[in-house]
This record gives sequence, structure tokens and C-alpha cells, in this order.
Amino acid sequence: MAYHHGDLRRALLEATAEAIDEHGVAALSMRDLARRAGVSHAAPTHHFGDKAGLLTAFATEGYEQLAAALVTDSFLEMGVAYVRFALSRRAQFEVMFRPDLYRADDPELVAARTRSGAALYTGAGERSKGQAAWSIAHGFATLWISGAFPGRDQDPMVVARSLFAQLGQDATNDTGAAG
Amino acid sequence: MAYHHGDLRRALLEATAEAIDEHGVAALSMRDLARRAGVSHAAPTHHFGDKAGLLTAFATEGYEQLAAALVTDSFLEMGVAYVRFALSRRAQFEVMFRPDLYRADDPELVAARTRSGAALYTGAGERSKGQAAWSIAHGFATLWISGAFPGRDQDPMVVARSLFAQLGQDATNDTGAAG
DNA sequence: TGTACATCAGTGAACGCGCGTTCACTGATGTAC
DNA sequence: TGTACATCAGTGAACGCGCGTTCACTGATGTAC
Repeated sequence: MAYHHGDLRRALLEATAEAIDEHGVAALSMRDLARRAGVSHAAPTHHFGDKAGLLTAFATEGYEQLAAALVTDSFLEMGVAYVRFALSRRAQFEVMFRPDLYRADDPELVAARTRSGAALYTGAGERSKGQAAWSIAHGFATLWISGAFPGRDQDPMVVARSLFAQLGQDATNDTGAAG
Repeated sequence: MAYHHGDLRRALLEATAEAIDEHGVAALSMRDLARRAGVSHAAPTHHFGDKAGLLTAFATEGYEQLAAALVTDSFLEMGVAYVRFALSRRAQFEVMFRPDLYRADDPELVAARTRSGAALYTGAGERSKGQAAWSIAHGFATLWISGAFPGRDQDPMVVARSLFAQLGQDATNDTGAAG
């Protein structure tokens, strides 16, 4: 490996996801990330300023990806997409909802978060229906990840759909049909 | 303060909730708990064996309290009680759903968790309706705590009730009326 | 009421560890001429 | 094509810190007689 890494920033963000998936966000350390990326232990700080800076970038990336993932054809599919995002990008999902870990007032972070919030509300007709859907999606994903939810042998996406179906389908008429 | 504390175990569990509420579970340390309880830094280990032991006891207590809180008159009230528990005992709620922090196979812990799980399912008629309710309650509580949910000026318990109302009320007939 | 003794709760010094951050540095790269 | 130089990425030694855990200990308590 050359003196110049090439795209160390990218590599460090990927190492962050890996490390959190393996050992949890509590055990995340800058030095471990450096090891994973094969650079000296001070290199991550050089790139992100400090640990909070790294996690701010990590969460920002997560909100951007979530906003993109939430662009779907129907309200129901948006919920499904939310759950899919949470389960496939667990590390990012966890950090995003732990604002104590990063700089929650960072402009880029705020912009990305606002964007995914807007996507979430555009799909819902009634306000409280949108909130209920968000709560179901978020709650199911969180419970599933923590292992507290029963039926771990089933396909989580199938279970998620069955939960969304419990939301009164007659309350609004701008939602897509159940899949 | 005498050489013998009196009820150091209790004091340490209360200090745990306090410390987590203030600085998050990531910053929790045995030494800090000792400081809060006014004892030497080795005393907590003397009582709980190690840090995982302390958190196992803490989570067990949480599951017991949750099981007790879930005994209500109606399905809807059970959801409300779940949210109330989560918001009023944040530290415990957080630790309970992070099994990587404690010994998840501890017999007492497992028994308490099973008891609260049973309470949760007894109230729900249809299986997937119970899961949807649990997901809504858990998701709403989690989002509210993280600060991601809008409408922070409102009373969270009122918002929670409006979300439960979104669940189709005609699907079962053994649920209580909305309050 | 007094004494002996076992038990238990909590002490405090010591250990080794991994951490985040700093700082002067060095090697690589790109651009100007 | 060659050289000089500015810029930037990453290095590696050093710092001080708080942590979890260990261990031989001491002070308090309760019980037996």
C-alpha cells in the first residue's frame, strides 16, 4: 500500500460500518478504524478532526441514503423501504438515531436529515397516519435488530408487510395497494 | 456514612439509571457509580461481580417492572403503559433492548423477560395485531427519546394514543374502547 | 451483660490496557516554468 | 524533458487519562455461649 491511500475517507467510513456491525458502537475506536484501513492510528483524526466528526459524516451519509431509499411508488412501499434500510445498514441506522454521538447541528447533517424527513411525510396523507407508519417501521426494525421480536426464522420483510397491513387502509385514498 | 452502606445494591442500581440518563450508556462506568453512591471504586464489583453483572441485574429489574406495568384493562391501555414505561424509565428501557451489554442467558433475566413478553401477547387478539401494536409503541417511544419525532411540544402520551387509534379497530372485538 | 469468633461489606493501592489527541516530521503529488 | 517548489496525506512517538479488575486488608455486624 502506497503512502497515499487513494480514498482513505471512503475506506474509513466503510470500516466504521464494519466495526459497529461486529462489536457495537460502544466499542468503536479511531485506532481500530485505522487498523482496519491499514493506516497509522492518527490518520482518521487527520481526516475527520475528531471522533465526533467521523460519526457526523457517517450519520450524514446514512440520512442521504435513507432519503434516496424512501423514494417509492406507494406509502406501503416506503415503509418497507425504511425497514429494508434499517436491516441492511444497521450500523448507520443505529448511529443516525443516537444524536449524542455526533454533532447534531452540523449543516450538512441537518440538511440530509431534513431531506429524509420530508420524504417520509410526503408519502403519508393524514399526519397521524404517517406517524403511525413511521413508528411501526422504526419499532419493528429496532425490535428485530435487538432480537426481541419473535419469529426470527421468518423473512423480516414479509413480517413487516403484515404489520403495515394492520393500519386502517380506508382512512386515506392516496396510499398504494398492499403488495 | 458508616462503613456498611445499608443497601448498596439498591443505591448502585439507582445510580446506574441516573448516570445513563445523564451521560448515556456508553459513558457508564463502575467507578462513576461508586462515586455517586459514595463508596470506594471497587465496591460495585464486589456486589455484582463485574460490569456485565451489574447491567444484567439492571435489565432484569427493568423487565420485572415492565411486566407489572403491562397489566391493564384493555389492549390500548397496554400500549399506552408501554410508552409510559419507556419514557419514564429511559435508562432501563435502553439497556433492556441492548442485550450485547449484559448476560442475556442469565436465568433470572430470561424469566423476567419471558414474563413481560407473555403480558404483551395476552392482551393482543390476533397475532399480527399484537405485533403491530408493540412495534408502534416501541417505535414511537424510541423515536421520541432520540428527538427525531416532530411535535416535541405536545404531550407524548396524547400523541401515542392518536397513533394506536390508527390500528384498525374492527379487526378484533376483544380490545378495549379508545380512551 | 460480656466475650470470642465467624462472616460479610467495603477499602485502597496497584496492575496493565486502550483510548483520543497533539505535534513535529516525511513522503508523495501536482503544477509552474 | 527536467527542475523547483508548494501542498497535502499520512507517520510515529509521546502525552495524560479513566477504565475494569485483582487482592490482601480492615472495620462492622451478628450469633453462640
